[in-house]
Amino acid sequence: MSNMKPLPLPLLDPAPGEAGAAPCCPPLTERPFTVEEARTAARMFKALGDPVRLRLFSAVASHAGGEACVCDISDVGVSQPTVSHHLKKLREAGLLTSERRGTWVYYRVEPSVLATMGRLLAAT
Amino acid sequence: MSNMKPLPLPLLDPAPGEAGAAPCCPPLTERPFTVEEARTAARMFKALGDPVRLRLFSAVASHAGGEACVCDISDVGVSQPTVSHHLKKLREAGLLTSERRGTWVYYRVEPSVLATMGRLLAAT
DNA sequence: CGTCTATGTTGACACTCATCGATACAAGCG
DNA sequence: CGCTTGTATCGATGAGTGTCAACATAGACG
Repeated sequence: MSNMKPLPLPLLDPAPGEAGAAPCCPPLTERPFTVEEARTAARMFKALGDPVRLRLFSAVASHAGGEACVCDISDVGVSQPTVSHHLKKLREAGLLTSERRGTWVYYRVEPSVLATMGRLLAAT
Repeated sequence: MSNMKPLPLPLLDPAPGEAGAAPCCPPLTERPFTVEEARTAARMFKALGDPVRLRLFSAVASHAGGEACVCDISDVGVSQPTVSHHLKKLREAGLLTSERRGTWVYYRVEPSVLATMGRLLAAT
């Protein structure tokens, strides 16, 4: 409602409430996680813990050019508001970033994410 | 030594309702996940999507000998029933297995899990 | 047998979440 | 300026989840 910002992209900035993928945490097998580590890592796992979000993330991650328009990946069997909702969750978890270009919005995988999560599951 | 376990352990077998970690799914970046792949993989991510469960899993995974007694890992800031509840979730997701030996119950990481999940996040 | 310890289960509660329709916002085009 | 399309937000709702206290179960030991 009182969205009086003169700034161009009020809905797409990664600004407030979005987590950002910190280079968090040693491998899960290295030592017991601390409360803080667990909270950070669980946020990422949780974001991928929904089938629809996992399909959306996979669709973006595997898309040619490293990015995908929402229109390219919306066919996951749920309504458009629900797709938008899940993409927002993935953004808030720091897994995806978005950018509006003209009419369309493009999503890409936050670069550090795959390495960070891969490291969590690395065997010692 | 009547500890020969002639009876099946109704609470500890991975029998019904427990998922089992299938060698599921290509890397997330390879191609968009199918509905079935997403359902299977999301079940595992979801199990790790809670801070308490992540600490329990990490405690088991990092414990000397590859297994941990519940009594070794119960100090995660929640009540004993809650610990038991979360361990059950991790079992049902196929991430942990349990075995009673005498008074104590020991948990270990399902061997294939780390490799399977690591593969999901492998970069191409 | 009885009792103690370790762990799992039940039932209840508050809370979160996935989903949708309706609506708002953004950009291009006539 | 309206019209159209793409995407985000709002509000409601039903399903799911984390948590605990109380209770149940299993083994060890006397």
